[in-house]
Amino acid sequence: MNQAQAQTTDTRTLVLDAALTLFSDRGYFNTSVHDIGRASGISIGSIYHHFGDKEGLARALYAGLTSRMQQLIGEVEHEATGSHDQARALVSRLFVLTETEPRAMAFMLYARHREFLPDEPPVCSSRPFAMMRDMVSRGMARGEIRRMDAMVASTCLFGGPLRMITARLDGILERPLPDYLDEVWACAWRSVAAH
Amino acid sequence: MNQAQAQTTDTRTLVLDAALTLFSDRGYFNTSVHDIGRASGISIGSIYHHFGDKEGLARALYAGLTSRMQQLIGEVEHEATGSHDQARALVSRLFVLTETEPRAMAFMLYARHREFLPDEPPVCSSRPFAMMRDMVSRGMARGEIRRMDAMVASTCLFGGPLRMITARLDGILERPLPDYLDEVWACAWRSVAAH
DNA sequence: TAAATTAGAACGAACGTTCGTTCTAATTGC
DNA sequence: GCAATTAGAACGAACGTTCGTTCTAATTTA
Repeated sequence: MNQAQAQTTDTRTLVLDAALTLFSDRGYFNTSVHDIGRASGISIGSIYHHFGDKEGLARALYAGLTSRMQQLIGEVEHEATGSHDQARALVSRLFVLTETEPRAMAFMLYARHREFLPDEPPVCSSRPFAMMRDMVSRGMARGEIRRMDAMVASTCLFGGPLRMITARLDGILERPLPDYLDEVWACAWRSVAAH
Repeated sequence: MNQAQAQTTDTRTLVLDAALTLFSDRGYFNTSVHDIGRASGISIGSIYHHFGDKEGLARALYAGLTSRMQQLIGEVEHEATGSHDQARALVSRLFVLTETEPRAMAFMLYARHREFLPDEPPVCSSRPFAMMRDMVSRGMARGEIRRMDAMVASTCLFGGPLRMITARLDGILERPLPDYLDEVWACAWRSVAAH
């Protein structure tokens, strides 16, 4: 990578970082492009050069985070075998991620993308969520998970954990999420386990 | 109620209805006060006379819906006895309400209030959610629900059903929610039931 | 190697538009 | 006739975006 490319990467990263912080702190509509410029130390012109428009910036952020999430699920699927272990590992990783990168998690799970990215499908339709549903379907085929509507099963299995995450992001949970993992997972698995 | 008061009520209702529709369709920030005036047939001046400012309008909407929700939970608590029956009745009512008044439900559960009502606590801290947690705590004291962190228990019990509601609002569920009630409730209760 | 040329990244003042809000006049109900 | 309500034109601040320019590094030419 030559110096120009490195600089481009730096600039984009600086802008995306600032945007993530501001978007998840105050929301997309309470953040102006000027705010992002100020916070990142990058000029307005440069931001528009790299991202086209404000929506393009949000799109880039969303795409980056979605692909990271996809990767995380992929890793979990390879590290563990069996739906129980895979799903538990996934919840564990998500809990840790919420503590280490709350802003990323907030933007992924919590932001109302439809309001500022009209062309994106809802988060629940995105690749990562589809992968979670597949994980559950395989568990059902294998007899680990009770036979039922696949959508219902994955909603019940991950619904509790995901709400714990949003509760934590809302600041109404005192202790870090991993402290609750065992208790939450026991409930979640019990709700769909075959035996 | 004299005619003036009746007219005031009408005006407020017209405005609140239009605001609810627009807010839940496009979001608070994609809706201008002029849009609300046009949609309701009420003038800008009148809207500002009744609600003070745009935020006051959102606050009135939020307060009205919160109190309706509170009332609904209160009714359920009186109609049924035992945490199991109460919680199941509540989920059932919420599923029906989502079908009959999706916009109200979307505004309550789905909107990011913090972004436009900076002084309101997060939804999860609101009265209705506190009542749901109390319902679970009583069930635990009574031995119906497994002993565990109260927050975890209520999140696990209602997490699945609430996510089903948001899935339905996102349009990724084909059939009406009540069709899924038995299956969803079985999972939810299993996750926290004592025996 | 030194100078000339090119590519594109960065800059920020300026623009047009939109939005929330205010203001004054008109209307209504008692 | 008086207070409350409605009306909608007008206002000003803030926003997303554009554009002419400068700067910097890479490439070509001699």
